[in-house]
Amino acid sequence: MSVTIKDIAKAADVSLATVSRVLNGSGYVKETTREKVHDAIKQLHYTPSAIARSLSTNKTNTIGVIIPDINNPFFGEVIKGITQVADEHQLNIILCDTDDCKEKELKAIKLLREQRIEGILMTPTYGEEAHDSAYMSTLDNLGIPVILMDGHVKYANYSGVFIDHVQGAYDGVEALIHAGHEKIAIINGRLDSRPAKERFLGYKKALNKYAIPLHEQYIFNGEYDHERAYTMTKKILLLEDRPTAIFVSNNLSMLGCVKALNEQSLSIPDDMAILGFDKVDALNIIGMNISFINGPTTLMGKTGMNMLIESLEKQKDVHMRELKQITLLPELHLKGSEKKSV
Amino acid sequence: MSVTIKDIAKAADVSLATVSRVLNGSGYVKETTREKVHDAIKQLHYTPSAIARSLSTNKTNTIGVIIPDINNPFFGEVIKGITQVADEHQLNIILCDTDDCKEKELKAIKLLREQRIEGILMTPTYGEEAHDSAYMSTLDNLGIPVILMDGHVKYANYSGVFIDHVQGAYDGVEALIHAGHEKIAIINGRLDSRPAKERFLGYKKALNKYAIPLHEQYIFNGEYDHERAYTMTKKILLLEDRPTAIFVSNNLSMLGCVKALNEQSLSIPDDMAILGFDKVDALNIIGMNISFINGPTTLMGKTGMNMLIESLEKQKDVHMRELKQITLLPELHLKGSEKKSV
DNA sequence: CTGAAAGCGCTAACAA
DNA sequence: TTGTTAGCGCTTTCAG
Repeated sequence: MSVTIKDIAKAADVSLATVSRVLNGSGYVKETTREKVHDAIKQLHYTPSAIARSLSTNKTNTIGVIIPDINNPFFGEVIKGITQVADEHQLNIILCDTDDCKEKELKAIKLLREQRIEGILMTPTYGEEAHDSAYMSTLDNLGIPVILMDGHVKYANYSGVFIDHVQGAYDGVEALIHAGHEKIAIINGRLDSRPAKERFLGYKKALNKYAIPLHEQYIFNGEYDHERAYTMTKKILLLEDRPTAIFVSNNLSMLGCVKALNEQSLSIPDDMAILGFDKVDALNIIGMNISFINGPTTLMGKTGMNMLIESLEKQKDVHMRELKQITLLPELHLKGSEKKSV
Repeated sequence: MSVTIKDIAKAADVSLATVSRVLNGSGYVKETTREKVHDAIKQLHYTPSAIARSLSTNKTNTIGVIIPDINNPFFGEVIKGITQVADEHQLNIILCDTDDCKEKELKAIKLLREQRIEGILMTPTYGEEAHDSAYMSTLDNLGIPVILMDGHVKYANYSGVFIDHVQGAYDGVEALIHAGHEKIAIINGRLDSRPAKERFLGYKKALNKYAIPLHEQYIFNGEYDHERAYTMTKKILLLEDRPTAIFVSNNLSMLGCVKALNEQSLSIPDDMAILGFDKVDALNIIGMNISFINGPTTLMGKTGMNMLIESLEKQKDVHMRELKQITLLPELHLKGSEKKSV
């Protein structure tokens, strides 16, 4: 079917081994021979088969990346970071989107194993209850390096890059407090997800630090999506002792919150101060000036990829599993919306 | 290194062929034998090697997807459509992001060829000037089916799914006209890209149909990004004979335009009617009610994938290249912003 | 500097 | 119903 190294050998009147040598730049090849081979390659439109090469060398130079949702700009940026480093190291990546669904995640892992990828970089499905023993067992028996990116896998310690959601949330809420807020509501995700749990913790720590009591009616845990955030915001606006600020702990939720405020023509921050976690580019660009805590997305991707490359190399030397965890600090971007109206 | 079919054969005390048979469900295998083999597979945590299988069968069941920017939600949706169909047909996909850069695109094609993918689904780099003869030649010599998705490759006819930007723009602008607008500005991309050219054409056709003269000062062609759109919008707002509506022909541009309007506290549509091409989810959700023409993204992905699968099958039968082009119509979503203030 | 040949893990005739 | 064997395209000793 397609042209092979054999055809090239024939055309250039050399042996297979010689063609292979010029292809890989390995071993000695006379200059004129090299040229003959190159000519044949051009002539015949030859492209080496990564498949055959992989089988022969037992290396694929490919790593698997598993993330919950490509369409979330957060992960879009993470991917940019990953591919950047991968490109520099001539590593191919196979990208798998799990739709935040455990079954798809397991399927992806299976696929990647079949493809004989050399390592995995992943953000596991968020819900921790999803991590049963079968799940953990596949992860443990992978036999290749796994680097986590900001996800949480119950009962296990894996190497990875993590974001300090606690500190991020703390810093943000503290900024609200410094600006004079005391009645601060929170719209949060499910507490069995690491990010939601930690962000909530940061919120509580900040309030606690400044001796502000926690009001149950200001706390809204749920799912990270805009519909719920919309409903929650409307409830918040109806509270008797209405908060002066809302900490919206997720980018998707932010949209629902802003929608609710818009509907009642409440302006940010004059009628309600808003602090977000993870940025919403569109809202920033159009000038809504919502203050937000921003996870280091691209950096996380780069760091994760570098860690993976490192453990790929280590793997050769010794036969041990090393645990390494790097924590990245989110940045606080104050855009004026943390302020309290005067 | 990793466990192979041979280990399984040994463990189950059968031949390689038998293991292969139970793996593929091909040929006859006695029930008890099958079980023995399955047991061995479980025991040894065996995962078949797609690499070896591909080499042997000369099939990879993998197709390449090349798009300019994963982070653009437009393509995010396209990808969802593609993967959905691919999943149904058990096809793997290798996703390549070109950053809208010709070099990366060529590199991606090379990579995919090496991986022996069976077909390509792509949105080529937009700028047509990028399509020189070398580029065209690699595309032509691919030897596998290529399906285009809404891109334009100069001087060549490829099969693909296309969006009728002309009609989409026409419908949208017509809606503005019906609502009473005559002074309609356009913020557009580079005219050497197919979408920009066609959207511009639709704009002109609509004006022409209703005998509205074209005003040069209302026409802003440039690049599809929010900074330029911002600048353009500010210029539009300074025009002596200020338009009453703006057709913003791209989702990125929309952000810059809205920013400029916000800065001057101009409300949509009372102070300025706005029509967009391609939706901006965030703005919709928060309730900005911008009217827009929406390209059928997911549908395009699905259709493209289906076309590719079809030509993959056809390829076996006869040895001919069939040209097939499907055009999808964008939908007009009127959200009130097409109206003229009273 | 170059060639011959074994082998990577699997499939697919062909025999048995 | 099962086993034997010849490749798939390439790399890599080991000889020459």
